[in-house]
Amino acid sequence: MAQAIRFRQAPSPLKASCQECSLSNLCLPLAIQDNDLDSLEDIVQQGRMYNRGEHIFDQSTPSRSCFAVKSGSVKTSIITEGGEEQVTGFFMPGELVGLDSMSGESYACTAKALERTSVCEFPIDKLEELTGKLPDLQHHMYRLMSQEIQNSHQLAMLLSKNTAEERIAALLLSLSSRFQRRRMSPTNFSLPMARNDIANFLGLAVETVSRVFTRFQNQGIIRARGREVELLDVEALQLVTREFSRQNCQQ
Amino acid sequence: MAQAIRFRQAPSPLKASCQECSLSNLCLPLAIQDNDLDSLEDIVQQGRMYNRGEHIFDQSTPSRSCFAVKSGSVKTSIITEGGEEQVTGFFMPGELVGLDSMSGESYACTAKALERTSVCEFPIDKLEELTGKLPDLQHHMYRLMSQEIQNSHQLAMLLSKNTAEERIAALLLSLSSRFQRRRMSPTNFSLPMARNDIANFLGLAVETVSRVFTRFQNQGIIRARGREVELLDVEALQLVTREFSRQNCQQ
DNA sequence: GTGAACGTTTGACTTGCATCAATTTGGACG
DNA sequence: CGTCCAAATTGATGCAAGTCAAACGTTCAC
Repeated sequence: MAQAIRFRQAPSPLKASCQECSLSNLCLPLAIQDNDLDSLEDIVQQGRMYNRGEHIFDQSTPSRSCFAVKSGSVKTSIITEGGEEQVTGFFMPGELVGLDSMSGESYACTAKALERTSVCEFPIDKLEELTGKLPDLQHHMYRLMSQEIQNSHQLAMLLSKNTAEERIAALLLSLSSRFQRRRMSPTNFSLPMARNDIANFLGLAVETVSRVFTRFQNQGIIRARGREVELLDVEALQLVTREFSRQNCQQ
Repeated sequence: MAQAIRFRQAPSPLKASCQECSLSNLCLPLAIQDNDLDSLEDIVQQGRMYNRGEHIFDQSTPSRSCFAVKSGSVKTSIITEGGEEQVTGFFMPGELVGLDSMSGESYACTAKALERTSVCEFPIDKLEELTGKLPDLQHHMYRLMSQEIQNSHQLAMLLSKNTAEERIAALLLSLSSRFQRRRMSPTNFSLPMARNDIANFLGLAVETVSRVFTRFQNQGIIRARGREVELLDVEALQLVTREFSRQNCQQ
């Protein structure tokens, strides 16, 4: 299907076709008028495919681009001097990776493909130049970065105030709504990341993640077999994430 | 001193003079050419003074501006549905508050003056318009927002991986370097925030914060009397923050 | 197919920090 | 100057989640 389109349009291999992309309503094109799409297509580069585990960019190397996930999924993480890893985010198709590295010098994190993944690449300097000309695009960039800050604050909140169960419920619900945005099942999906990554992201031990999954399963809230997950009772999950906010409401 | 300048220049009361501001090398003006300073001054409004505890803006109200701290200090926090508060940041003179609310709709957090505080106000729509015209300013905005994301990731990291001592040492060092940037003593300053705010920010109980302060004091690393703090052994503090990254280095 | 390497799960034990409770300090104000 | 209330400290106790250890599943190379 994607191939059929490629043959019909026959674009240069390095140039992406935002017009034809099924993610255009989630990605940068959503911000701009159809007749400005050309200028976005002028700067975007069709990135290559990455296999599971391959790095898209590395922390501390010169930052040149940010990336939109086209298919597959990506995790970002920062590494401390001591070699500790902290997962800072998971990115799914339509989402933009590398907004924390727009300061121009070097990448603030490492981005790694969690599965076979393709991306579109936006060179930062050209993107900046273009946003100077297209106010709507600029507005959208501010919006995305703003949102990234908010997400990160939410994460900080989750990490500092919530129990293991609350954190995991929140992650499952976040993934669910992101699958839904892409018109996929919000209750039946396969986790792109390993338990280890979940644990790291949520500031937990792997063992704890595993235990919570089985606890949820025993309560009939989810069904999990490896990375395949089914949310059986979304309301119960939502209840878990909010529970902590009420004062000691027993039972 | 500030008054003398105000009388000499006699600007309109609502217009700030970035030219004369002692923070211009920390704040937005640092990004732009002298001859473009006028256009920045055209949009900036001299905000009023806020007393301790006053709100500069409130979460969920329509967001119109972001603010540069001129004097005093500000804390930002988000409130959950359940009424829980999570402190998301502390802002000192020269720093920009509200970058997480550039999405345009409404403020993502509440900003509160920690002491008697004055700010400069930048209306978001005018700022966006201006950044479209001044590439250097736009670049700087991206840079600031990018950095805000990085800070927030660092915080998440601190919250998920570090002990109480490590978190507090990191905060003290962060404050120290921010005082130094303003050419104030990096070892002898007074905390703008209460223990409670520190605890909330770092995801700890107040009691734990208090205990760590006394422990540090007994070890001769700091001297603290109320909000007055003296860092007696900066290297020891740096050691504390890094300690966790080495594998079980006993002692 | 077989083994090696890795990811996941489960159990037993330990611990850092929260929680509860009580006291002390300090600032605001009549 | 004493009163009042909020902030800070200190001590005693309990628990959620980390750590250690071992078994089990899955993937992949050869």
